[in-house]
Order: sequence, then structure tokens, then C-alpha cells
Amino acid sequence: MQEKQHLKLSKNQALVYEALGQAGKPVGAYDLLDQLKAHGLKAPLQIYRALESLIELKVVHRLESLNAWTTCCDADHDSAPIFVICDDCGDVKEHIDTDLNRSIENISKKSGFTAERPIVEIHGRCGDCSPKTN
Amino acid sequence: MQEKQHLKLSKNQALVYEALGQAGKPVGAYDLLDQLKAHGLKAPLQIYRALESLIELKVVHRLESLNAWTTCCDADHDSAPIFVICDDCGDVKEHIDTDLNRSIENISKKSGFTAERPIVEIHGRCGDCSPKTN
DNA sequence: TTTGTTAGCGTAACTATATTACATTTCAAC
DNA sequence: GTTGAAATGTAATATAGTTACGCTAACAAA
Repeated sequence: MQEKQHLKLSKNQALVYEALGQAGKPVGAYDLLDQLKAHGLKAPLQIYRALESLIELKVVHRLESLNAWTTCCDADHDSAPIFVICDDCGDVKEHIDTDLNRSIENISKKSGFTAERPIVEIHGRCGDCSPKTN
Repeated sequence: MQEKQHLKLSKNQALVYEALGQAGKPVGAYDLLDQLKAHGLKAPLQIYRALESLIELKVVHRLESLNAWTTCCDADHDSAPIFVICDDCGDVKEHIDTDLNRSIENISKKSGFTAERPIVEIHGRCGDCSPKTN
């Protein structure tokens, strides 16, 4: 997160970004709103607008399968972020995987498709929440 | 779709499955409801219940990034379905890709994770809707 | 044949998530 | 200090999904 410190964010953007950072895991827009009511925010739109800007700045991702947002790791954003989501403990990790990105490129090429926003969200169980062998 | 013909579906399940099949593309729950009002369906829950069953039967997928559902191709379901979505014309294609599935397996193994529900939805432009060069 | 179990159905109310519309403010660039 | 772009504030509305409750049909075990 360090190199993101010198981001120039507006008030609402900063509030939302910090809240997400402190959570350390994906948070829903209305949860953010609840938290930030203490700071004067009142309406969903204020949250959604901030999130939109933060996504454009590439410092936040939306998790489509969770309806939630999270700060993103520092890795380069030429390649697709891959989210690994434990459905048990809720832990979410962001990965970058060259092989997987190559596969996406291959699939695209084969079908004449241009990938602009690849979404990869892998649900399952993390090592600590061993599956089946509960 | 042929080998799916001998599925034994309940009334509502059949209605929803047919509506999805005829659409030939992902459809939202409330759109399905609107269509099926002509057949007597009245409440969202009727749709959601049918969709849930159809997903368990592995004949329908949910597209997380579209809040929509679609019938699935006949391919084996040991591997993750990959959806390629044209944001211009709305066309959606389902693919199976062994390489990509292997990548997912590798990422999982490395981190001691067990992938149970991998979601891959690639947004972009299809060949017909050439990108940028509009 | 009755009893228990399971899957499916019907309806209403409600919760959660996201967007539209419109008016105002802030602030850097000129 | 005016202008234009980005950000903000507020209300209303739209879209998506769930909870709660009760009923019915199918079918198998007793």
C-alpha cells in the first residue's frame, strides 16, 4: 500500500479508501455507508461515486460475486487480478498469475475477442478451513 | 441441449428453463418473471427457486457480473465454465479451457486452497464489435 | 391406510444493492 | 475573478434477492 500514499484523493474518496484499507477484506457499499455515517456521509451515492473513482485510479477492485469492494495489492495491473475467496472464513487473497492470464489471452485470440475486463473469482476453502475433512 | 431433453423438471422449473433456452443469452430474474407472468407466475421467489434447482441440476449457470442466468452448454462440468461476454452486443459464449483450469488448480495448490466454484467471466468486445477501431 | 418425509408451490412482506435526477460547491487554470 | 471540471449533497426510484409462513402432491415406511 505504501506507494499509494501519495494519491491525491478527495474527502469522500479518502474516507472510503481508508475504510476499505482498514477492513483488510471486501466490504459492501452499504456497510461502508454505515461506517462512514460517523464522518458525515449520508447517501449510497456518495459511496458509489467514491468507489467508482477509486476503481478508475486502480486502487480498488469490485468483487462481482460478493457485491463488495476491496483495496488492491500493488502488483501491476496489466494482467487480470485473481481473487481466491474462502467461503468459510471469508478470507480473500488477490493473486497475479501469468499462466492464467496467458490462457485468457489465448481464449480471446482464438475467438477474435478482445478481453478488456477479465473477472476471476475462485470460491472454495482456504488451507485453514480444510474442506470436507472438518 | 439434446441430451438434456429427458430431464424431469417441475412445472416452474420447465417454464424457466425453456424461457432461458429460447432467449439464447443471459436473462435476469425479473425479466424471466415478466415473461412468465403470462404463464401464471407471480412472485420473484418462484423464479429464484426454479433457478436454484436448475443450477443444482447443472443445466443453468449464473453470471455473477451480469446478475443474470443462462442455460449451459453440454460440456463436462468437471472443469470451470468460462464466459466470454461482449459488452457491446451482449453476446455471451461459454468455453471450456483445459489450460485455464490447470492454472486455477495450480494457484489453489500453491496456497493450500481448494477451489469449489471458480468464476471466470471475461468482459470485452467480440470480433464483430471490433474494439477501439469503432 | 395412515403416517411421515420430501420436494415443490403460492403469497406477502421485506431487505439489499445500485441508479437517476437535479441542484450546489470546490478548486485549480486561465 | 471567471470559468470549467470534478466533487459533493439530497431525494427519489429502480433493480435484485430473501425471509417467513402456510399449503399440496408424491411416495415410501409402518
